[in-house]
Amino acid sequence: MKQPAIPSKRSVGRPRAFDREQALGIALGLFWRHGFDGTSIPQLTAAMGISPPSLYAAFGSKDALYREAVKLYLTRYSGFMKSLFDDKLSARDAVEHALLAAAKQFSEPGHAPGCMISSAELQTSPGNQKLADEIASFRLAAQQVVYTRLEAARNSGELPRITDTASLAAFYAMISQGMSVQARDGAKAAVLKRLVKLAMQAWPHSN
Amino acid sequence: MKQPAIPSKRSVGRPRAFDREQALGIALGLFWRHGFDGTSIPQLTAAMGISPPSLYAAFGSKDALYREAVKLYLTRYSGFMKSLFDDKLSARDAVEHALLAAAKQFSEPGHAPGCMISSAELQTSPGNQKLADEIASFRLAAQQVVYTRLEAARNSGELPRITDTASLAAFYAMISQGMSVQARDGAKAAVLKRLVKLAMQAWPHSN
DNA sequence: AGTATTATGTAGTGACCGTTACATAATACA
DNA sequence: TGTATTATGTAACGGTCACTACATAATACT
Repeated sequence: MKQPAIPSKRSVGRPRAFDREQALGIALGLFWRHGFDGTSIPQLTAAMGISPPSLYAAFGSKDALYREAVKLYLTRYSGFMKSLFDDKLSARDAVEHALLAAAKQFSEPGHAPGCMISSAELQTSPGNQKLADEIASFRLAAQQVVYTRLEAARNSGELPRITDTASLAAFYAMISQGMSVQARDGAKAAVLKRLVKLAMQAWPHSN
Repeated sequence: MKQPAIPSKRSVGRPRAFDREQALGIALGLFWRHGFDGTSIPQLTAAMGISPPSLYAAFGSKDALYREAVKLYLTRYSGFMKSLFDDKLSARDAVEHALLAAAKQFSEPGHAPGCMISSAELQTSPGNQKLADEIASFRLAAQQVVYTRLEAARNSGELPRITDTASLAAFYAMISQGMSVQARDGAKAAVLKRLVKLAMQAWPHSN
């Protein structure tokens, strides 16, 4: 039998025969591409190389596994937003860098195209409404990050006092969401970056 | 028993006891909100007030019903793009009017928020890949309509010769797709219209 | 060695899915 | 009135879903 690649903290009992983190990464890949409803337990167990009881022992339920996958997505793949927290950049550069990083990542090979959060649960069965609302709250949280940065820029005089920062934050959130659809439909990084350049023309003029 | 509201062309056999067009409208509403996978036959038959055999006799299969619903969506709800074919408008006004009309319609009460096509099949099970590709082709077709209008404007001198019309068309298609996500997350018409105003700042300068 | 604890493999569970068989009802036409 | 044709209602079909009961295997601790 295989040895556990990562020893569990709990030393009692038979050790897990697969790498939990790696299995979660596989689940992330499937959920990203096919969504919650579009990914079945047999698909997941086959891709992970484990049996259903092992999956349930490790993750609890399909819902819980999906939520963990989303969490992993946010830690692994939301780095394109990090420039928004960089105070050495102007607000404009921070937003532009974030969008350019998104353009690159949404079209990267090796994983599903687009943003997992932007594409998820836009249409869903009534039974998944709660999950859909949770995903929507992540989208709103990202928009809130932009808003906070813009509002700071407005208060520091970097943006005109009259700037409608809420609308501007919604605008750049919308750009990211739209880029995600374009990526899903095959747009490459170079194309997406041109879209970002166009979007930056909406930035308020200094005068 | 009820009389058929719309007499069928075929006069032979027992007449249909429900209004086929109305039932299709109900299916459209459900598919728009819940997507293909998220809408079940029992849901459909319950909302239509008919039994499964009646649905299958009238529409053939769930796939065929969905395709008919998409077709009905395009005839009923794609009117927001009609200004793109209006030669009395400048290209810029045509695009702006189309986006403002989209802003209004995506947030209209009485149906699901957003654009049915932009939200559909972004993540889907492997078995629905063909359907997902068909929906994607509708998105690309809409973008092509914008491109054609922009290219005509470039040839007529309304847009600078050096204008990257392909990127500009992708940009405004992306705006519509992003607005659809914003609408799904609760953005009202007034908010979406402000996003359109910002998006129009990407329009090429005359000089 | 014996016990407690946790994971695995086999083989299923009940529920729901899309779809249909079958008998019957309602119409047009001869 | 009889026949052909199409729709309806009842009741299911096989398949897949998320999930699990159960026996067994592998570890730590005493």
